[in-house]
Amino acid sequence: MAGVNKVILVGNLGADPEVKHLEGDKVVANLRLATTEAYKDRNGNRVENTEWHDLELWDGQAKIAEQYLKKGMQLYVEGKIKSDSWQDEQGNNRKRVKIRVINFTMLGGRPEGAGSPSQGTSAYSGNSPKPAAVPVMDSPGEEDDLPF
Amino acid sequence: MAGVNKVILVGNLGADPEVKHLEGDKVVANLRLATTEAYKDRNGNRVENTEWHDLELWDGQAKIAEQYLKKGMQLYVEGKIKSDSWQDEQGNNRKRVKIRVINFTMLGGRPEGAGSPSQGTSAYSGNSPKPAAVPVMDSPGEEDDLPF
Amino acid sequence: MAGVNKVILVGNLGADPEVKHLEGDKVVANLRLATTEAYKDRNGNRVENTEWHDLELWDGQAKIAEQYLKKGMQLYVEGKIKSDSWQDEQGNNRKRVKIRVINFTMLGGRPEGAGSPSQGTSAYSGNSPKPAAVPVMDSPGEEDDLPF
Amino acid sequence: MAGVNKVILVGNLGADPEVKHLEGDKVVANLRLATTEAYKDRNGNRVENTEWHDLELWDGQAKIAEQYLKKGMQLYVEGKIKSDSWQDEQGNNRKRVKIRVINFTMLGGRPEGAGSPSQGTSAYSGNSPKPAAVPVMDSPGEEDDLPF
DNA sequence: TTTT
DNA sequence: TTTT
Repeated sequence: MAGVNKVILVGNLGADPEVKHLEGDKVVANLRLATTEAYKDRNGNRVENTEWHDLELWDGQAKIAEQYLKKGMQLYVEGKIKSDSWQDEQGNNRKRVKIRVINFTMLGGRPEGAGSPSQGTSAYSGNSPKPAAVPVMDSPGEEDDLPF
Repeated sequence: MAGVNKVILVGNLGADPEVKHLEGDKVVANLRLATTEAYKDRNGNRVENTEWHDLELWDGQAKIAEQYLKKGMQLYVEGKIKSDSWQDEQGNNRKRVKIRVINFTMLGGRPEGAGSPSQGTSAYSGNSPKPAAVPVMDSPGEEDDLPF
Repeated sequence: MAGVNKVILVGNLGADPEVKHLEGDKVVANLRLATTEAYKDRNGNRVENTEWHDLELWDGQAKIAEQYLKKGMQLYVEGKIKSDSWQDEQGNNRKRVKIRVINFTMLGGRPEGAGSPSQGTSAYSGNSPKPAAVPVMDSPGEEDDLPF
Repeated sequence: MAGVNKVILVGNLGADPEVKHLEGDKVVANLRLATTEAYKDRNGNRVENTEWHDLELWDGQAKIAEQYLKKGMQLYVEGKIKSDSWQDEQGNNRKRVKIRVINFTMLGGRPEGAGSPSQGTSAYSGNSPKPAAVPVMDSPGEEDDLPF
């Protein structure tokens, strides 16, 4: 029976995208996204808890990621859980979980950028030219061309 | 900054819950949930793809799971991704991803059960007495008492 | 900046679909879906609260709705909020909110149907032949053909 | 049977919150949130479509809204659809749909604010002191105290 | 108007 | 009425 496997994340990129251009025009981008929750423990102390997610984007989305996404940016991500299973050298069953991104959008990104130089570093300064103009990318069909 | 880490699943249980009663009244239940997607590949053949999810429920929810959930049942689940990291005996970094359940509800479960015997097996026949009456369980606060 | 407008519902149909075949092969189906939440008030009394939603499906989804959906069935629905605004005869601004369905799947629907007669009524008995086999319908692109 | 009624929005506030302090310490805040989707029509022209949502927050969340939210800010919102029904003076059945907010978080909010003056206007400049530090507010239980 |  |  048809099921539902949906993930919704809002978090920040821990690094620039890692992009691989494969044969046959395929492109894959891998992202590390941190989602942080803050709460008070029973003693009233503020606790922060960060979860790191491995995201995988393909083709059109991967190209957008390569072009616009930078370490530190805040993203909204919708995707699904996908796991790879294999046996390691010791013969142990191994499993790795990734989020296959269905669509995403950049958040915040107040560009105004008066006087914001293009630093040598790739870290996101919130001042890149119009990153927020990248629309949500929906994966089925339309994902293969850049949306502008 | 506050983030969002949300998972929404609709799928079927691959087995009865595994429940552990810990010291100090803590209870934990582990579930295996299958979400299946069906689509047609480029040749028009129907393909089915099943993803297995490890769910973890605590305390009040774990008790409800223990009492009502059976292999085969269809569930709606809302939760968040949580990973455990450790080093294995070979010193490799290992990571395991689970879904910490925030709330869930049983789906379908047409009880009427005309002629449905209580089989010796624990597999869900769709005829158990009123499973669908279990409400969505929200985890914060109210999760520790059975909701009926 | 690209936004997110997402609705996720699990509920029951209050009536059979109302389907209109428009010129140019367009088809639209309107559904009424009830989502019920149950909770205990401060006196410990069980309270039920039902919200009725107006759903709108187009083309391929509308045809599937016409063919398979029946009053009483339980659905998972994903969509977005869409409002129509107009002026009524008195010149008042009026607004109506609908859920534009992006995809849906039938839930439960234990087909086995031992002894379930095909009643003259259209109300769902939970015994119709394999409704649960209808996959989630995604709207972009593939929505115009029946998925089997 | 327990249902699901969930709304997830990412959008911008069209105005400052409207807050009412009621008797008995109750507080309610009303927000107008715009979610915009952009797509290309069949002629390849970029089209923008904005949906306006009426949000309602209570008590602790309302106080946070009153204190921190400003016109123009970008929010992530989770809530549920709630409708009020009544008869107008002409005896017509009327219905109004609101989003009852369950939790929300402010997005973006590049605080650093080099050279950003505190303008007399209340419009969000993206430079207010650390708005992004406000965590997601969950409504059940903990909602009545400010979370810091 | 559904469902429990 | 927001945002780009």
